[in-house]
Amino acid sequence: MKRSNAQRLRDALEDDIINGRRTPGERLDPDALCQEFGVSRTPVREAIQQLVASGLVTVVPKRGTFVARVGIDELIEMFEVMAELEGMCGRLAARRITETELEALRQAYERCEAAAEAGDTDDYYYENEAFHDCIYSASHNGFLASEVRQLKQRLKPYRRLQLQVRQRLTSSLEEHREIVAAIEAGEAGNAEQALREHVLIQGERFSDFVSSVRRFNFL
Amino acid sequence: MKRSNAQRLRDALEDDIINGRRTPGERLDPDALCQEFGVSRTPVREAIQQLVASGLVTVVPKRGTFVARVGIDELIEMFEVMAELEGMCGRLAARRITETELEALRQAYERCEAAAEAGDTDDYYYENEAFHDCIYSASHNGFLASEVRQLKQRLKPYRRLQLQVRQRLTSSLEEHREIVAAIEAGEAGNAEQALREHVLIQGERFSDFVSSVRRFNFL
DNA sequence: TAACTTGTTTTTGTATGAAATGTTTATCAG
DNA sequence: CTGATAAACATTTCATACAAAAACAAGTTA
Repeated sequence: MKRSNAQRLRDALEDDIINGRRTPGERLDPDALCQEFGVSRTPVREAIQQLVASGLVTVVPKRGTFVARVGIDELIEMFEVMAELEGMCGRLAARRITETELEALRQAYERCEAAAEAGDTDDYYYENEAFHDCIYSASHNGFLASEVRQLKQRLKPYRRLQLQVRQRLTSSLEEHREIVAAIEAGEAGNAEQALREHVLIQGERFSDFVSSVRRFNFL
Repeated sequence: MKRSNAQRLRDALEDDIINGRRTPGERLDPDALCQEFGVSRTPVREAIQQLVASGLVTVVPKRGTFVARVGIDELIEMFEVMAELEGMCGRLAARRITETELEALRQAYERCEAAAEAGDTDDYYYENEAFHDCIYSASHNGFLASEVRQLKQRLKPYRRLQLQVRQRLTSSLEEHREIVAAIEAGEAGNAEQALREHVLIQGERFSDFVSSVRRFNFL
């Protein structure tokens, strides 16, 4: 299937934003994008509208369009919701996970372990993502899973600043272990709580971090 | 502030869909909309895209665009998430509500009561909405509040079929009473549970209802 | 200096035609 | 009647042109 220009543009911009090649607050000049991608204003407009809908971009009327800059308080609010939804995924997964899904989860955990032992934070970031994704799927609530993924997407531009906190990596892995144990045992309440705290801690560490170093121009 | 044609169109369509003037599965013909609103294809396209983003409309490529028809299983999934989020609002509200907000909540409850005594289901529907909205605001998590509102919006086309269940109205009111009591007392856990169940019951009643009368062409 | 005016530039919203792409329908051979 | 093929049709996507609204800049006046 062939993707339209607008789609490709949307994906490219999304990728740029998520991976920090375009930082929050940065201006997106429509005309520049037209030239850059060799298309007319229509598809650019469309792509931008989609990004606005997903919360990654904001347009200030008659001033211009910018990569969304999420304030620290809203960021905390978002983490609060993220924690709740992840916790819910854990609770449901503990009840509903299948044997094959459980096996996949164990393997994802082991890959996290390997990355942690190797001290490869980039790889850990990636495997961590896969680990959580296993849990989303195992919740057997597709709507929930897609909402969580979208919210995670929206938080990603700010995630680069995480996990760099000292010792966070090993304790994160330990939390993963507990989460797997709770889900394996079918302990819904424990799984929910473990996951919720796992995310909340990230949020807290995160806000500690950013409030200590506010020199980043985009916060 | 002056709203654009696309905006007005979007609002009009949204209103039509939410209030059942356009039922799920119904076709939306772009050309017809152009004529109906006396505008060109561009703003129509834009409005439709926004509605797609909010989940109220789906476009099947090269087949046409339709009012979103949410399957019964996805509907249940959405209720599951709705219950969780409302519960979360209740939990936070129990901790964070201010005195004036609490007063507003009590008054909202009383208006529900009045509508219930009068047996006016339309009015109850409206006041019920206001009641829940008080709780969203009182959670003091603006992001959470807006997400819940959006999800509720998305469920609205199917809500017409609710609360018509016998006796649901009085038990709903009783549940409201418990919710207010828990929030007043600052009992976060109780508020969360009461609200979650309040919503889940709606969901269950709802799915009971629709699975008994599947003659509705849009389910 | 501050406010006001005016002219210019940007941004936004809209219309419209044309090309690309996929779907449906009609036709016809087997 | 069945299935393939082609013609007709619908839709989606895109480019381009134009108009209106707001921001901006500069010069003017009080």
